[in-house]
Amino acid sequence: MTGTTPAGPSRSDAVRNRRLLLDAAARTFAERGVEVSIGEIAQCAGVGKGTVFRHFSSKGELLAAIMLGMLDELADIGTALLTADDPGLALREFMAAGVETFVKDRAFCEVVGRPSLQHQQVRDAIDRLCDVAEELTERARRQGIVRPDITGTDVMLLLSGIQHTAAPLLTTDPQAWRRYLELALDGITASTGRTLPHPPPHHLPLTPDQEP
Amino acid sequence: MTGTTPAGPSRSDAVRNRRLLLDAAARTFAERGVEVSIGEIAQCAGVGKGTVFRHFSSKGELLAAIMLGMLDELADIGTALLTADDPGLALREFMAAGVETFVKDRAFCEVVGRPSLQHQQVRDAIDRLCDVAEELTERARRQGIVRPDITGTDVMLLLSGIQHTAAPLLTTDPQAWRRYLELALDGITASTGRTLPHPPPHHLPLTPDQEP
Amino acid sequence: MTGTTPAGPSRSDAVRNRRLLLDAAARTFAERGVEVSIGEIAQCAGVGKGTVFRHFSSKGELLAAIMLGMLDELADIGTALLTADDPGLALREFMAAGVETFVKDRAFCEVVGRPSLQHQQVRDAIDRLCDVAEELTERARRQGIVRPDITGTDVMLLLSGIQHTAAPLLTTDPQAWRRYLELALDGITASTGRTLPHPPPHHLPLTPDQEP
Amino acid sequence: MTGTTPAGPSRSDAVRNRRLLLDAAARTFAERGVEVSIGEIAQCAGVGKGTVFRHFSSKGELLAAIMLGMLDELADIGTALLTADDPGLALREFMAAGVETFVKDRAFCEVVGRPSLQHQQVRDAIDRLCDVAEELTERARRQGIVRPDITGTDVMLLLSGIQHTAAPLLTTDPQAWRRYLELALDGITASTGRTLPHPPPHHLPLTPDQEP
DNA sequence: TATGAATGAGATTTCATTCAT
DNA sequence: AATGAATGAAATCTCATTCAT
Repeated sequence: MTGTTPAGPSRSDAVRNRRLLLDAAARTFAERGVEVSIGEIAQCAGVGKGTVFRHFSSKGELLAAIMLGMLDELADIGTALLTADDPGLALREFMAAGVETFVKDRAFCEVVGRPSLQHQQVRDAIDRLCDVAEELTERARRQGIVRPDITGTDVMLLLSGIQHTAAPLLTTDPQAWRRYLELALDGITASTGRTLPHPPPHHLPLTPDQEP
Repeated sequence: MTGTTPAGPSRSDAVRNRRLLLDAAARTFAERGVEVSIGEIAQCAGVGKGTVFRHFSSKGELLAAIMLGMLDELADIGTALLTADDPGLALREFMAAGVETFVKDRAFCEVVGRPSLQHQQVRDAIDRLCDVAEELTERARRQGIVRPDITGTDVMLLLSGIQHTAAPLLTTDPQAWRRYLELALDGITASTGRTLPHPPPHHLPLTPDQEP
Repeated sequence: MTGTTPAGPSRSDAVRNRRLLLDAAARTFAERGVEVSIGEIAQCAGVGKGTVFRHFSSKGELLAAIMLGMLDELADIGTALLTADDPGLALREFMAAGVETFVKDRAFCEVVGRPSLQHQQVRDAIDRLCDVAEELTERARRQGIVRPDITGTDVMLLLSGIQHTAAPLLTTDPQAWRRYLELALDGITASTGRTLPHPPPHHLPLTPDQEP
Repeated sequence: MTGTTPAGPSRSDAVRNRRLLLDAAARTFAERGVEVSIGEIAQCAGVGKGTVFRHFSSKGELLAAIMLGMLDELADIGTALLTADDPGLALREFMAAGVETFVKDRAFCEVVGRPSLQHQQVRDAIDRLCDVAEELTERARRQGIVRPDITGTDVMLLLSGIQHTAAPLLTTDPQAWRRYLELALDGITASTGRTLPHPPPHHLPLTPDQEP
């Protein structure tokens, strides 16, 4: 378990509504991105607008709660793969899980792909995820399965890149991302003797949002 | 010249204003994405808001005009490269130009990366660009420089993917996309005997926007 | 005892909650005025919001209950002073107590200073208080300590006026009202031969609130 | 002329609307205080809500504009009275004008009576007004017309205090404030040999609003 | 033709009050 | 009887678009 799960409400109707709300918000954010209005999420959950704000003090908090859940889930998958036998396969599976997370969620793309993020908690969760990616990459690198100059940050960045490569095909070919994941894996594999022309990144620069 | 130039206004001050407007909009959309307000673009162009709507019937039309220009410019670059001696180098140069177009323009990423596009003209321009990409890829494929199952559509999709891979690094390392372009080129190169696990796309499915 | 004490609840925990609630509301209204939310008062009392509405049918009723208590307390002080030896000192002490009540309670200022008041009970309590003020003033007047044309209503009005005079100094000089009380006492004293240019008020015109 | 008049719009319809808006806002704020909604002001002016925000970037700016106008008007009156022959009469007239300003405007009472104020411009205008009050008081003091320990700040504070004294009589006796102004003038007059029991204030402590 | 003023739908958020548990 | 979850009206503010000047 990587993240922390806040307590949440205890009364049964509140628990049920919170669940409905999170589900509705997750679904709506996933399909239409961060721009969906709170009103729509409320309607989709079958509750009043006020109920959303009872459970989450602002739209940003609701969004952050959902993003946190997804980031921690992914970090947990990566952590589990750290003990897999085949580091190459582990990295592939981690990346597959990561790309799929992006592919299935527009809001995730919009929030996580952005270098400036309001929420410290979300930045922290991304950092945790980056650490896991770094470890998985390190193990694959040591076995010569990926080029020596590929970093965990490269891997993290590629998740988003692969999703965006396949994005226009999403409705006609929802699995197309697998093709570009494979292409990327070929790309980071050590087979060619050439070195990459640009130095590798060593961390994701995550800074608080500036007010525009 | 690949695209068509619509008639436009004839009075000289109108011509000048249209030019000012397109420049200002291009600059503003590039820096801040499609979210910039018409008011800001007008101010940036030094004209009134009404003038924007005299030249372009809606914000979407203005945006489309800018996108059309960029798409055609890129298609022209690709067309010129069709007569280059080295097909591999030509493809690389086309991709570099393409990724750079994305990297330098937030609105371009937001509009062109979408699978559903309102404007027939923009869809047509993308189709033309895809044709050019297809020819460039075909030439490289025939020389064995890229895998046999890589299509021009793959190449087009990768442009956006590479930009998005590097996007979070943009402010700290504006040239990082070159690294991921190289990685992608390695990926589409025929060096490994393996075949990709998912069939190649043969066109971009561009459909009109649904009302959200 | 001047006012009437409504029956209230009989179960012991309900009695205790009513007490907690009145205390918390008194404290909170005093510090922050009538704008404080019911939620905050409930939290401050350590009870649920529903409990507030079980004891008081609306926010206005709760507020009125508190105001009633304070008005009656002040009337009791005045009544006690009716039997004091020195009518001038008695009046001064009554006014000091009155101004201090205003000074220490933002909600009291906001409610009692209004010419239009929703609650008949509050209007009645103000009337009772005015009667006491009238008697105290009458005694002082008879002794020549205050001008002949100063009425109890004048005295009542001055309480609020003195508090408001000192209000902007409250945080930097919490006792400043004593200065302006003294000034007012000098003003209502008979020393100058001049008569006031405007006829004295003989009652406070308290009318029910209009719907805004 | 004490304050500065910002340029404002030049087109005739905009000028007219701005005038309508300022008038409507002044009237509405005066009658019902700062709580009136922008929607109501807009309706009262016969314009759309958006028009309010075109002219004033926020509700606070609109309010400030009106307050500034009133404060400067009052300061101008005071400045003119500095050259009057009779310092005592000048002070009386200044105070009468000041109290009347308060009496006629609920918002003015709510804004100016508060020690913490958001707008630097409004604080500055109050400071300017205090300076004028100080000079007028100084002149009266030198002639022995007011007690030696009465300051301009006292005078400023009394304006609000006198208004609040008369406030409950406003509907039944709109001129009642004149009675309490006279009482206050008697109070600050040097006739009694006694000194006030609390030191005089030497400035109004105006601090920026804290977020509550 | 150019301008920028006016519009009003829609977004987020607060809070008194009602009601299921 | 007590709780606090749910509600929805209302407030401020933004912005694409229309229209008077």
